[in-house]
Amino acid sequence: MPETASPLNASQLRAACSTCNLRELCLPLQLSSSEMAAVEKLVATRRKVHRGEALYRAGDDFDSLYALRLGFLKSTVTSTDGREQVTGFHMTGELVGLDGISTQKHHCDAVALEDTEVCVIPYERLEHIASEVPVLQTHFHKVMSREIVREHGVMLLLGSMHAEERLAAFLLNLSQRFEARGYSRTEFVLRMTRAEIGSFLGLKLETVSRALSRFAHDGLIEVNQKRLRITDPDGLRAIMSGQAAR
Amino acid sequence: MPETASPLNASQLRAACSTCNLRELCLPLQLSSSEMAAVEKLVATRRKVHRGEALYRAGDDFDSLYALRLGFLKSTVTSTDGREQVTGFHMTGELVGLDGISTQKHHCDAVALEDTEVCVIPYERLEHIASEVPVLQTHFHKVMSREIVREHGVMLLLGSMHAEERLAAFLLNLSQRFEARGYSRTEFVLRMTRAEIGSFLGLKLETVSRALSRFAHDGLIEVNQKRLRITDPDGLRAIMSGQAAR
DNA sequence: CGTTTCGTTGAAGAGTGTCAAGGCCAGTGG
DNA sequence: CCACTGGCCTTGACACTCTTCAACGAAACG
Repeated sequence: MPETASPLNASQLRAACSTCNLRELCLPLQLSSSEMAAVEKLVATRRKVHRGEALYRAGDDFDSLYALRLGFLKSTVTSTDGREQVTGFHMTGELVGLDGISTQKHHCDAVALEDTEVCVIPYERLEHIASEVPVLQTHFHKVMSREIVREHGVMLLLGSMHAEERLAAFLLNLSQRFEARGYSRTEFVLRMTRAEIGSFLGLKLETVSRALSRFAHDGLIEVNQKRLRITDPDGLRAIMSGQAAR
Repeated sequence: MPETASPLNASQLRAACSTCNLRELCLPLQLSSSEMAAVEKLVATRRKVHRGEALYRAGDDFDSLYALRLGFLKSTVTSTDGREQVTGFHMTGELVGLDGISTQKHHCDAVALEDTEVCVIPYERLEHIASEVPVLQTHFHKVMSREIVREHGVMLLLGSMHAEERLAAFLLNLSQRFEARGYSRTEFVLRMTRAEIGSFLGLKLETVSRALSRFAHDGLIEVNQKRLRITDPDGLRAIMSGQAAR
């Protein structure tokens, strides 16, 4: 079992938000230089998390949020009787750890699916600075709200869509997020296993595998292990909307 | 189709948080009198929503949050192809509308399941006062985070539990929330239809009905239409955890 | 009191899960 | 460099849960 990465890491650096090319994703777009100076005080350090290690685990004390600089994470919750559910996959520029604010303890695990680097944002400092920089406060609230909206979408998916519809929606969502980060929207590498996709989508890994095979057979995608290419996005969209010829 | 309740309502009153007996649920517990005075400025008015009417609908402009004073609401999201999913049921003391912050538009419908009264909290005012009253800001962030955690729980339920496990978890959750509000934890009225329960749990109404009948047959509950009594909460807990004798 | 909405139950069928076997691939150690 | 290993993925056959369709009964509403 991978352990939580050590909190004191040789690779801790002073961060520099003003020069970070992710700030459009992770921070307000328009900041005056004095506001930016305040925001720079936010990020204490960076931290590296190796593939398979946890950024934090359920039950850990919460004291920081993390802005994903590089890499790929999954979040999982585990029920008292041991069921595990992937609640999300996180890409560059996204903020993780929001679940910890409510009780000062993390409620889920965040595990790196590839070597990952995050900016550590001490939460008390964020609250303090947010109360002085309104645009930051507003942005932070929007980030939390967006997470709530995202989860509504997942509930819709889990509650009312069939296996192939879920998978199509998932692939299109990944595609769109890769595109927003400047990568190809048609060709990318799945960082997660079939089992992890299945857990996220409320399906078994065999069902995921079969659905991928069927999409490939129908000419919607090409898939080779983790390598994926979307050849017919409109076809996927049709499937997602339940308009599929079956 | 029920329409959005008119924004200008005869029953709008000046609110008074300091004397509201819900403030332990909806607002920070410990406020100095000057802080309380600031918070009182938060709530502009109250608003009544009749059974079947909407407090807001997806696409409506967002400008306020709502603290539920009295009544019962459901939130629903609808996909582009018309699928509807209940994302939550809201009881007295809970805050709704958080989904609207992200884009200044509501992303879901909030519909009253019984005659309901809410305190209207203009969001700009909340942001302003929160930046001056740290305990309020902290509390607000916790409320949003708690919503995220709650949704993780729903994802776990939808993604990895069977029909009867879902329903048992749902009944126990309701029970606990009624108890927290001073009502009986063993006997209560379901404000929603079987179809709405089913939508929330990712099941068809017939499945909900059958599961309820089976629980009743097995002596876990007594059920008469919307009236429900939990006679064996431990039995329900066992079912929820998948330890059910089948 | 009629009409409509809501709830219950049965039978049949579809969609996923379960179980099992085998293939592919990357990493490891001889 | 190659064989070995273990993790990951694919595919088939079968079982089972849940949905679908349908009919009926009960409660709520005007």
